Amino acid sequence: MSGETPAYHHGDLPTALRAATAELIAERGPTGFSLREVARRAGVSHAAPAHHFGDSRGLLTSVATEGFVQLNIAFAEAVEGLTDPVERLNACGKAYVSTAVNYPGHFGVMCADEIINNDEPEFVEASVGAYLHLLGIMADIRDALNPELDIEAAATMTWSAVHGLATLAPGLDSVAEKTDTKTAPLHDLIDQFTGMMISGFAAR
Amino acid sequence: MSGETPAYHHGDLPTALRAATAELIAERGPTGFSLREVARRAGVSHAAPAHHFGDSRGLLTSVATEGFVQLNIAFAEAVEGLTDPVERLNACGKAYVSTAVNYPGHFGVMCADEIINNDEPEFVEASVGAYLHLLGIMADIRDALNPELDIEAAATMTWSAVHGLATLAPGLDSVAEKTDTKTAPLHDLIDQFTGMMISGFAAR
DNA sequence: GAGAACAGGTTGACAGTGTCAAGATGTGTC
DNA sequence: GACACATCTTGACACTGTCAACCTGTTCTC
Repeated sequence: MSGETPAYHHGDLPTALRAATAELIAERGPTGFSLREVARRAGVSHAAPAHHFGDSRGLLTSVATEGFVQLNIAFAEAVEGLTDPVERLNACGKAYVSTAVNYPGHFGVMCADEIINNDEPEFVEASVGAYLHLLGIMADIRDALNPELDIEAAATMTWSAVHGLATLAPGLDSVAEKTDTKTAPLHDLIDQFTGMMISGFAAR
Repeated sequence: MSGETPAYHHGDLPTALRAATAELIAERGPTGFSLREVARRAGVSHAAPAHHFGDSRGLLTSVATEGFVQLNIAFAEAVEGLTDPVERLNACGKAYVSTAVNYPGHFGVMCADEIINNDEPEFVEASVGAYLHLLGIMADIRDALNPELDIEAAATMTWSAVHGLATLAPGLDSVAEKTDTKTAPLHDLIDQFTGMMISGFAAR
């Protein structure tokens, strides 16, 4: 009555399972994921998840999709009110890394093609949507700064840069400790990063 | 007599196990790794690996270490005969991505902190060595182009950029297909990438 | 050279895992 | 009230990592 879903025995088991999965992966990484442990944390039997997601790949795919949906929301919020494409690119770069850091469990499976069904329609829609958002910004940058810009190459490089940063971010402090060096704040790195990318895209 | 190792029952089981592990991870990703499957491929019983590596983390750590050793070799070969630090950075960027693409099994565990013992001395030596190599090039770039360059931030960004590219490289074609776009050759992307980074590092 | 010490590898057991089939229980419909 | 169905449980199976015990060949010592 109150919600959209009929609220059967559990209430909203799919959501609870996704949350437990993200929590578990955030703790132990994708290899530490266990379907039975997730079921345990959600308070149901070990075979319950299968009725909603088929197998473990289905559940992980659902979590990855949720992550991309969240990324799209973060992108939309980040560019709100910004008209300058350069500012929008910078804002999206920060939104990407922020999402990765704030949702480590989701981020851990979003680009893990070996363990998810990356041809599932909902996943394709969400992930392609995020890429197209970036591509759109690149097109605006091309129109504003450099008509000869290869926007697809530029988008790939930008995605790689922020993705690499988001991936290595958790281990940066550890490296700094071992090499007796220091790490710049993540926020500053992204500013420098996007600044350099923009200069590179503009000057051609 | 002939080799360094005495060549017991198997010959050189540790090497065979590392090779089988890299092969398996290249096929199925880190989550598809199985100690028993590795033992099977090496033609030994399921408990044999434990005598050389303790547990599965030990074996994976050994593979990751081997990957960083290989990366250091690739770095050394890449910069051979090059005096210009800018050329050396470009060469190392290509060497990094080439190593990742040519040794996907190793690359899959090199930065997977959750499944390896990243404080094991041999691993630390090999991984820190690679980072210090990059840091050394950055110091040369600073001396040659821009005395105010923050070489640690620059090294972190460069590593992130090529790491992101290496990570996403296998999936780029898939994305291009879904979005009906095209992908530039990996080699060209690295050239553009390092070119932009250098411009950014120099102009400040 | 005989026997001890030991590295290298096997076998068997245990708890934990993913998945499947079957059954139980609640929910809605006619 | 009876049927259909979605939701979840129970039990089973083969597989996994790890541990202890055992076997076998090599090397060292006296």
